[in-house]
Amino acid sequence: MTGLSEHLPSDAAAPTTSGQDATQHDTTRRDRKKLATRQALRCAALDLVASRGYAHVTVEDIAEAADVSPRTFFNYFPSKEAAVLGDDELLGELRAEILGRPSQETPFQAVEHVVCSHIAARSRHPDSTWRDPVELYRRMRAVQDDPYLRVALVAHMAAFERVVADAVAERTGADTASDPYPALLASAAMAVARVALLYWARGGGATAAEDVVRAGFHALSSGLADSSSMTETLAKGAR
Amino acid sequence: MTGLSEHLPSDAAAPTTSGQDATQHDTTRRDRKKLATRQALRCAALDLVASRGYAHVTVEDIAEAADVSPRTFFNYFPSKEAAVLGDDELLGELRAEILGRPSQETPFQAVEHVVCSHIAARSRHPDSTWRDPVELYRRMRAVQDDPYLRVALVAHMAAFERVVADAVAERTGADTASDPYPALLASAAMAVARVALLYWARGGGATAAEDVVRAGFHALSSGLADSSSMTETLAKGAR
DNA sequence: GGTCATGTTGCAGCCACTATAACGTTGCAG
DNA sequence: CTGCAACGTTATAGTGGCTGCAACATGACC
Repeated sequence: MTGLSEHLPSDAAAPTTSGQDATQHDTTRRDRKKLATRQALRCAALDLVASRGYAHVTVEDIAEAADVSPRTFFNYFPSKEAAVLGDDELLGELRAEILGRPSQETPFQAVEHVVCSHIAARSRHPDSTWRDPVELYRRMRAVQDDPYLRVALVAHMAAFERVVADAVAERTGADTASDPYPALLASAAMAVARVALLYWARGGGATAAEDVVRAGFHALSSGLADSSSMTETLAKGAR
Repeated sequence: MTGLSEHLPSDAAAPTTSGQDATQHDTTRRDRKKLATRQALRCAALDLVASRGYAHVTVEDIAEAADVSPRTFFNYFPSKEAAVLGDDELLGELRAEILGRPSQETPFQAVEHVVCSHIAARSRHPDSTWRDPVELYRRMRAVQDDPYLRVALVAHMAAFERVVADAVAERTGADTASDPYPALLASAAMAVARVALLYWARGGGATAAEDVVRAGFHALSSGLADSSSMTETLAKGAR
C-alpha cells in the first residue's frame, strides 16, 4: 500500500484449462512462468495455512513450498495475508461494473447485482475449476477456521468498501465528504457479503453462495427487522 | 490476541476529575501510577500519530514520549494499533448491556440503543473531559486522517462484531452456526457505527455523534433504500 | 524492616517486510 | 546464433513490531 505496487502478474488470465498444450497462445514463456509461480505461492499458502493455521506458517515456509526465495514471495504479494485473501485485481472490475449498471437502478440494486454476480462467478461449486485454481471456497474455509484470518478478512475488504463507496458516489453524483450514504451502503453491502460467504463456507457449500448472499441483501433491504428475514429467504430458495 | 492477555490496567476507572486530592480514595498508589502510565502512552501515541502519521511513529517513539521502556509499552497494549484504537475494556460492558435490554425489544432495537448510548456517553463534545482523557473524537480524527488506521479500525471493530453477535444470539436463543442473522445484524450495526463516527469526525463534531449514529441506524432500518434516508434524518435532527 | 507481589527493564530472538545491488533468464534484433 | 536489453530472482543487510525470559526495582502489607 505504501510502495510502488509494481507487483507483477494477475490471476485473471490464462485458464491453463485441461488442454495441456494451450501453452502457447498469446502468452509468452515469461508470463506463463510468472503465473505458475503465483499460483504455486497461493496454493502453498492455502495448503499450509489449512493444515497448520495462519500463525504457524511463515513466509519462508510458503516460499520454500513454492520453491522460490522468500524475497520473491514479496514480488508477488505485498503481505502474507494477501497470498491467502488475494483477489485484489478485482477492485477495478468492481468499479466499472457498478458504473455500468443501468441508470434506472437504485444504488442498492446496482451494488447487490454486481456483488451477487461476482460471487456467483467465482464460487461455482467447491470442486469446480473455473479460472482461479485457488478458489473462493478454500479461502473462505481457511478464513472461517482461523480467528486471525477472520479479522484480516474484514480489514482486507475495507479496500472493497472504498471502491464501492466511490463508485456509488460517482453514480449518484454525491459528494463523499458531505454525504455518508455511499460509504454506508458500501460498508453494509460488504458486511452482508462477508457474513454470507462465511456462512456459506461453514455450511460446506450446501446452498449456492450466490443464494446466501442474495438472502443477505434481502434481509438488509427489509431493514434487518426480524431474525427470520434471512432464514426464510434461504429456506424458500432451498426448496 | 494470541497470548495470555494479562494486560494490566483499565481506563474505565478513576476519573481523576478536577479535584486534585481525589488521589487516595480507594485506589492504591500502584493503581494510580499504572493508570497514569497508560494514559501517558495513549496520549503520546495519539499526539505523535496526529503530527507525523501512524507509519512514521515507532513504538520506541511512543515509549520514549511517555518515559517508559519500549518493553513496558507492550505490558499495557498488545500492539501499536491498540494504543491508538483502544477501548478494549468496553467489550464486556457491551455484552452485558445488550443482554440487559428489555426483552420486548427486537434485537435491532436493543443493539441500536446500546450502541447509541455508548457513543453518546463517550463523545460528549470534542473538548469535554469526561472519563477518558484520550477521547473518542481525537481517535476518530486520527483514524479519519490516516489510510492505514482507517483499515485498522475495521479490523479492530471485528471484536465488537463478535461480541454483539454472540449477545444477540444469546438473547434470541439462536444458534450462531446455523443462523446468520446475529452475525449479520452485528456486522451491519458496526458498519453503521463506524461510518457514522468517521462522518462525525470529518464534520468536526458539528452534529452530535449520537445523532449521526442514530440517523445511520434509521437508514439501516429503512433498508438503505434511498440516499436521502440518512441525510434527511440528519437535517431533521439539526433543526 | 522484611517479605511477597507486582511492575519495569534489558536482552536475545522471531518474523514480516523493504532497499539495494548483483545475478540469471528471456526476448529480440541484427 | 549472438549479443544486448529488459525483466525476474536472489542474497544480504537492515528496520520495526512483538514475545519470552530473567534480573531488578517498587509499592503493599505484616
